[in-house]
Amino acid sequence: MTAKDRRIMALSLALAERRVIHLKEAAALMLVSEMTVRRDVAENPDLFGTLGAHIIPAGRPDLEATYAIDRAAESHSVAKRQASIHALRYLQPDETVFIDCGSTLTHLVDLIPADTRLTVVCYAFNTADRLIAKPNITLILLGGVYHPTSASFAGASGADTLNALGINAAFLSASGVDQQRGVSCEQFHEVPIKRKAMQMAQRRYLVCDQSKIGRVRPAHFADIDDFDAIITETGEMPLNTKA
Amino acid sequence: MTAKDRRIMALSLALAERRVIHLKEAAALMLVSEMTVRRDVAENPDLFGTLGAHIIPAGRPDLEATYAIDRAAESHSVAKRQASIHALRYLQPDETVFIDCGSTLTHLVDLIPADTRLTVVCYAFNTADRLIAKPNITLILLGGVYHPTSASFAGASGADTLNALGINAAFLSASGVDQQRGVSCEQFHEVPIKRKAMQMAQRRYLVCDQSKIGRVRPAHFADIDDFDAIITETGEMPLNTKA
DNA sequence: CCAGTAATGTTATAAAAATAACATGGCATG
DNA sequence: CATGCCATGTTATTTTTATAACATTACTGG
Repeated sequence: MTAKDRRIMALSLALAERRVIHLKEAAALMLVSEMTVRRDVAENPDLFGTLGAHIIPAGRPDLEATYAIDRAAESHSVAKRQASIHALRYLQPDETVFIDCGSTLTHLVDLIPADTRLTVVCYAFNTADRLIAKPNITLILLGGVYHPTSASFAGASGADTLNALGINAAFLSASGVDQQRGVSCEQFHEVPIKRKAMQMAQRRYLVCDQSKIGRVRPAHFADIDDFDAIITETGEMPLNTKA
Repeated sequence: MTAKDRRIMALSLALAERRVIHLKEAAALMLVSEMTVRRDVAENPDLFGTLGAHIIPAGRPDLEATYAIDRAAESHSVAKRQASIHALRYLQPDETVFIDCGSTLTHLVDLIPADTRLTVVCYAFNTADRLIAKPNITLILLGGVYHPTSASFAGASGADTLNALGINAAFLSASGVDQQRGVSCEQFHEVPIKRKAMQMAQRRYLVCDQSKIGRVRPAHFADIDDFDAIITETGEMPLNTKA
């Protein structure tokens, strides 16, 4: 193994520990010039990326890929966040809540204040990721096979786990909400979990932006009046005509 | 809401979509000067962090906290990685493997080539995190309650899920390996999963650095000769005297 | 052991980013 | 409707970072 290989090795090792390392620091650490580290990094784009003079591990598409800048507008993210702000009112401290997958509810998670104590049940990776960062949250993740399309896990054991939980409120997402044809999403594997979560919860809230209203998507999972309220960017519409 | 609040909002929103945004880009996006964005960011350290001129979301301690630089040495990470390099030989493409929690095996995951097709069963968050980034991996995560100390999930359903899986090889970690007193770890909640995984697997490998040899930790989960091999930084020692 | 090449370092220069100081302009309040 | 503060912008200056060109050293194969 050449000195260079050893260096590359050491750098990716250091990067596995910390997640960023400054060029200057790396150079000092390896006892070589900054220029050498620059070259090492440039020669191994599959291993390293940079953000200015900071070296980061590669394979973090999130930190590299330059998304179209107005994807935000297309994806209604302002509406989604606004809806989540309204939904936040229904999130009581010290309760146990279910949070569905989907980008709308990641906003809700972001909005949970750092000092709120809560037990959260979820089955989406990105949701879990954000919750782990919050110190006062007890997290229960429903496992299973990972589905990249919705960044969520699905499997029989998920619904089983739900059976053993007492859930105060369930926050559901949907990509289609139609008066006649009910509430639907894209992925069939989400359906059993959504259903079970709704069944177990004392209160059920549907959180989505208005663009979903009137749409019908392939996987039906509930009727409109199964929910206590539908929460969108314009506020909440109480329902629960059944109960 | 003042214009400033709206800006802060928009920025954190943009940051929720992408995970980095360049100062200059942010300024252009909000139609204000770079200086204003700088000030916005500086005034909200709970919301934003920076890496050079790149704005990143706060609450990513990994990207901010400056660890003691030689924690790497203390934690034997060179030895761990070396052990993982040896362990990699036992990882056959297209198999289903179980990967235990712990920092040793995160190295193993990092070392899996991008083109290797594999089904991986795990129950640690950091392991799952790395696996999700790899396109050719089918990931099965065992869910349950999250335990921050080991970044892993534990619960009855985890062991249940394992029952339904055919596992070719199990890669286990340990923090204590003693000839008489067997193999042990720190956390009791890991024990049922480790045991079940070993039981289900065709082949069992213990991967750890030599500093663990001779140590005994609180939670016993196996005997030495339950393993087909113990793999450390110096290579593998075949065992399986039982079978 | 020598040529030739790869690896590394050095320096110079250009570009980008960070900081500080000051200027402007709005807008809330008495 | 003036006063003063807050938010923002502008400019100048320093520091960092990036790039390129060239110098040196180390290593390899004959």
